[in-house]
Amino acid sequence: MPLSSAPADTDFEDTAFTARQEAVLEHALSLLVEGGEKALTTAGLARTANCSKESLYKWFGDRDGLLAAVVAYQASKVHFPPESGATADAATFRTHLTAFATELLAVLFGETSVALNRLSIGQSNRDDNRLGRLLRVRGKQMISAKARALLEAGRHRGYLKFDDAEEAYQVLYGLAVRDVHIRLLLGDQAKAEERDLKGQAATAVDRFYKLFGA
Amino acid sequence: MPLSSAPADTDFEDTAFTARQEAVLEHALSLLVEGGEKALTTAGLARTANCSKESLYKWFGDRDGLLAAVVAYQASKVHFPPESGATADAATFRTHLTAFATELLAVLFGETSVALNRLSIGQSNRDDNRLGRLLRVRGKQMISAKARALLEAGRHRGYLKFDDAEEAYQVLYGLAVRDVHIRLLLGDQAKAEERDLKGQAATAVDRFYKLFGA
DNA sequence: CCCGAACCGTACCGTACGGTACAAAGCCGG
DNA sequence: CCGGCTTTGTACCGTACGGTACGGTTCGGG
Repeated sequence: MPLSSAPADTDFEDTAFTARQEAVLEHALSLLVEGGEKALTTAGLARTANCSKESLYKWFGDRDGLLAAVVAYQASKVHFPPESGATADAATFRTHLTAFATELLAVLFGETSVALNRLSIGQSNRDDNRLGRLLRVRGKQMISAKARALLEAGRHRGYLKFDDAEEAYQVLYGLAVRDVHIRLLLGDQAKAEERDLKGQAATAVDRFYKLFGA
Repeated sequence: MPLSSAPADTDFEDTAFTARQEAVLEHALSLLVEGGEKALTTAGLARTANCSKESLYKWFGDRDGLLAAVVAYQASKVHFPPESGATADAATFRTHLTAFATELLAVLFGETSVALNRLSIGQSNRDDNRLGRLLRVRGKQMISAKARALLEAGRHRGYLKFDDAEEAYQVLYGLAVRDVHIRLLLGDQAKAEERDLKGQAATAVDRFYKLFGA
């Protein structure tokens, strides 16, 4: 029972859920994916997941807590594998960079990511705005840190040349994602070429090297 | 009375609003900007704009129609000035391109744009999803068309080199916007440098030329 | 076997909000 | 001045949903 042991409103920094709770959150996630925020009602979730509303409120406090828990739970599932031996030589480094970009796109364009981004954005003009922060901190910042490490390693080995790793990462992000993410969020369908994540990542890395290659 | 003359559900393709209606929509917009979708209630808008709910429903049909009208109205206000003499020589063309990028950022990062994007995204997992389409067609596609024209002109004069204008534009978009847009949508605050739109646009164009300059 | 904790299912409450109805008030052409 | 419109303000209705209460059931420990 994470909520009763912690001071309860600490943005789920530490949260670990029980198996039952995770199962429920998984149901919540699927409801979100196919119906958006409106489809995730406490009664509906209780029915879908075969649990009682009372349990929901006991576990997550209120509906906002539930939403935050869903985001936190999904975020906890995403962890890029540690890049090992990524800088062996120039070619494998570039391969790893491309793989990273591919996985970035795969995460961003995945339907659960899209659903959660929609959810968080929809809530992001409220007083406190936990969801947006959660998604930024547990999502984007993790990835960005990973990316910076990779890029810095590349620079250290002389494969890349840049001043600010964060800035370089942002450029890579922009080259890979372009406006596809926002278009997906707005309900557009990805064009055929845009579904070829590896291809998209490859050209992005291509252009990235033209800008920051040593 | 636009709605009674048209078949009513035609996505406001032609819509023109009366002065009174525009005033009301302006109020709706300000409510949206500061409070998000939840803050835009029919009763609230009626009170704020000193009009009756009955008028709202007469004009816009239902709440969804109102939302669509807000989006359509705001979109109708955005029109990039026609670029004239943009291709006089290489330097002025580049200046115009930078100006375009700057204005793109200004629009995208403006608080009303952010509010409307949030609104549309929040609604974008509904059956029909007018808002997302509206925003894409009346917003992004207009801009993209403008950009393609500009870029093609540049290529024609030999300042740029690329195969697909759309693709080139997307790269420019990515270089300029990066992940700032989505971060703003998630409630993040733009960093100091990111508020220097001209600077951001300039470096973006800089990099763009490294990729597509002749 | 028994006790208590957790949990399920359901029924219930309060309220906020979308949508409608209506009386009173302004506005305008004749 | 009058009759017909649009608009306003208010009052009202129905409902969906967040949140709570409670009896019944399962399950693990003593």
